[in-house]
This record gives sequence, C-alpha cells and structure tokens, in this order.
Amino acid sequence: MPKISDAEWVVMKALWEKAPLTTNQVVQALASKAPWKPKTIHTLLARLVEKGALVCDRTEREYSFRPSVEAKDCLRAATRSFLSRFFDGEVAPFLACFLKNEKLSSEEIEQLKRILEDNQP
Amino acid sequence: MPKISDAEWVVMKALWEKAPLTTNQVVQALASKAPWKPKTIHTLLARLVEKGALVCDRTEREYSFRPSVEAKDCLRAATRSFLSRFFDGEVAPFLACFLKNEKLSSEEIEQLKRILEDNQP
DNA sequence: ATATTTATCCTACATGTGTAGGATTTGAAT
DNA sequence: ATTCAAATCCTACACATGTAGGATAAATAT
Repeated sequence: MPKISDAEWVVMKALWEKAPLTTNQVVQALASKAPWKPKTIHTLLARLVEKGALVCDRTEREYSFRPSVEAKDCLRAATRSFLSRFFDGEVAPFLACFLKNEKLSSEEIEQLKRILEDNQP
Repeated sequence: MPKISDAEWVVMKALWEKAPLTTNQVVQALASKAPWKPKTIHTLLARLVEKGALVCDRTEREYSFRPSVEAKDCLRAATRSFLSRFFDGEVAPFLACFLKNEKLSSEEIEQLKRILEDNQP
C-alpha cells in the first residue's frame, strides 16, 4: 500500500469519487477544496503515479488519471496506523478516549450503538 | 498544540508515563521500544523541547525532561486530525468502516457497546 | 507554414523528519 | 592539577512534503 501524504489524500479523494479525470478536471474538482495552483496539483498527481497510487493514460494530448488502489484499503491502512500509533492498535481505548473528550448527543450515541448492532452476526 | 512526529510520539509516550526522566533514563526507557542510537534520542528530545512539547531543567550535569503538554490534549488533536482527514471529522463513518474491515469477536463488540453505555448520561 | 496556446517535463527550494557523528565542556577520579 | 569519562552542543545528510516556476513539445488557429 503506497504511503499517501496529507495533500495527496485530497487529490486521491477527488479521484476515488469521480475517476477517471483529466489533469484539468482534477484541477477543477479541487478548486473548491484546496488553495493550490495548478502546478502544485500536477506535482501531486505525478508523485501519486510514481508511488503507484494512481495510473494514468494519455488520451490525445492530455493525461487521464484513476486510482490504482482502493479507498477501502487505504483507509484501512491509515486506520491501523493511527490506532497502533496512538492506542496500541486497539479500537476500544480509542472509543473510550473519544467519548471522554467529545461530548456526543444521545442520538449520536444511539447511532454508534446501531452501527455496532448491525455488525453483530 | 505542538505538532509531534511519529518518532517523537514514541519519546513522548515514555515521558507521559514516567516523567521526569533524565536523558539517560529516556534512553533506557526506549531501549526496548525503538532501535535508536542514544544520539538519535537526544535529537528527538531537543526537537521536542524546541517545539514546546517538553520542558527540561538541568540538575547537576544532566538534563531532566517532562511533558509540557498533556497526553489527553495531544490525543484529542491527533484524533481530530485523523477523523477530519479520513472521515469528514465524524466518528460514525469511522466506526462503520472499521467494523467492516476488521472482524471483531462478539466479546469485543460487547465491550464497545459497554463503553458507549457507560458514557450515556 | 507560422504563431499562439496549452499540456507536459524537468527543476527548485524551504521545511520537517529519521537518523545520527564529531567537537567541546564539565564533573569525577587520581 | 591533570586525565578520563560522560553529557551537551553543534552539525550533517538523505528523503518526504508542500508549493510551485520555467522550458519544451504538441496541437490549434490563422
């Protein structure tokens, strides 16, 4: 799984949502999401291709990009890395810590419970 | 809240657990946690002081370090940053995604439910 | 065919991070 | 007081990341 940086994630998200996109379409898609010059986005795209997170093919004059890794897998890797760095790899301490810090409404707690129940066998 | 890198977190964890520690005590404490030379640990300590994450005072010949930020606050910042980068800042999508990817035992699910209930008002 | 636009290719540069090494100072031992 | 050992201070260097700029090639317009 390629290691994707913060800025690169923003680019990946656009492509996971709407791939394939040409260079210009990516620039368009990110216009509202990040304050980057087009050249910056080009660099990020090139790095993501180098890393193997995107593939591109040249149609006519322009490149067209799409992810070569699934969002699901990247999220899983990011989650594991986060939990292992901060919570010994365990989700329970994370949840306990989160609930202590962020006051959730009863509805939100109920929603979380439902998520847990829906996953019961 | 200072931005603490991965390697620096390892150092902070040792100090949150057992501060105050002298330079050598930090090196001892990390011996089993990371494969770093003492000089590397010195660098990390110095950077953490620069960043304001640690304070140090010189006792006799050696420095003694302790955190100047609380683990709680750093964890909260790290959690927020993680959730906002990957899950739109929401914990529910995170939990749903996590459960889909990682098959938890019934006991683990029960434990999570208990954590939620204990936090109900 | 030439000029102009536009997309790509290559280059750049500051800051952060991982990973230390060497020089110097200072306290301790003799 | 001199030597030795250990602690600190300063320096280094490669790779990643954020953030682009300039040169070049290729397509389009005239």
